[in-house]
Amino acid sequence: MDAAAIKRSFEDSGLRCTPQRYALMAFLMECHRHPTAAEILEAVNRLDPRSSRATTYNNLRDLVQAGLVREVAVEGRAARFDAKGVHHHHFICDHCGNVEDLEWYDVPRPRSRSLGKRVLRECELIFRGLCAKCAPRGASR
Amino acid sequence: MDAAAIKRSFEDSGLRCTPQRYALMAFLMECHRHPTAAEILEAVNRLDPRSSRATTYNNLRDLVQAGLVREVAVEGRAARFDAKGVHHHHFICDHCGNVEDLEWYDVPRPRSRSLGKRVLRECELIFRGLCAKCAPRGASR
DNA sequence: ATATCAGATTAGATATAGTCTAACTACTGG
DNA sequence: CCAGTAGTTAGACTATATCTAATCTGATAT
Repeated sequence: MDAAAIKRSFEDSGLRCTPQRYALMAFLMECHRHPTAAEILEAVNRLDPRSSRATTYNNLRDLVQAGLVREVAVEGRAARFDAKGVHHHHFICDHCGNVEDLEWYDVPRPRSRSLGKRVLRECELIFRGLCAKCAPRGASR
Repeated sequence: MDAAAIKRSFEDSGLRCTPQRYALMAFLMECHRHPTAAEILEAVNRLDPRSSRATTYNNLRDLVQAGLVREVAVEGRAARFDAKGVHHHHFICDHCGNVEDLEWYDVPRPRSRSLGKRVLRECELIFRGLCAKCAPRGASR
């Protein structure tokens, strides 16, 4: 489908379009969960050619730096990744740690006075609670 | 100062006020940075009595569960902690990973339709960019 | 087409962050 | 004073991520 788009976005960032990197990006774009690095590695390795752990982490780092992928740190768990396609907020489940997308809406920025000399790059909203799967069970707590 | 307040808040949560736990909380309350677990351990161990790594992590976990301390996960770095005093947002520096407080203001909640069956507990805003110390250097990038 | 070489990949070693275990200690209520 | 519960501890262990050094690849110029 948009293989060409992926290739172009790599080149725009000065990154070669290697099979491993392409497979990683294609997986992230079609994947509607927010996989961990380990899950990404496993998924890519079901295809051909395979990729190593180091390469997966290298590529994730490069793609995050290029602004093509977003990394979401989760307390006490492995980081999650997603392709920065449509703008969205994140919901993190207290119980299972899963990260889910929530419809985007604009967020008011802080007053520039309170920012001081800081340089603001982005601004994200994180919701916490119980996901649809964990809510019934967790209700007892 | 508010030693009694700390003691009371522990008891309200069903936690004993032990010297190690008290020292941890007192340090977090007077500390205006957002220290990592390792920094907290080191600070507490400059006093008497000392605390161990396991105890520090145990106490941090208990205090987070009790809602007295907040944990902030940072991509690729150790988690940061702060005493949940005044409500505030967080600014995370892309370059040095430091977490800083930003004046609190209300954030619009998502429409309940998009939440579905999820149970919302809290909602925090995370700003990213370069802190005042890193901004000048990072400006070149 | 082919040579070139910066950029990419790899396995495995290493580092870092956090958790677990099992023995021990210290409060608390009776 | 005793029993029971909660807390502490050192050190082993696990999980996550990074580094190293050797090797390979693919875009570019020839």
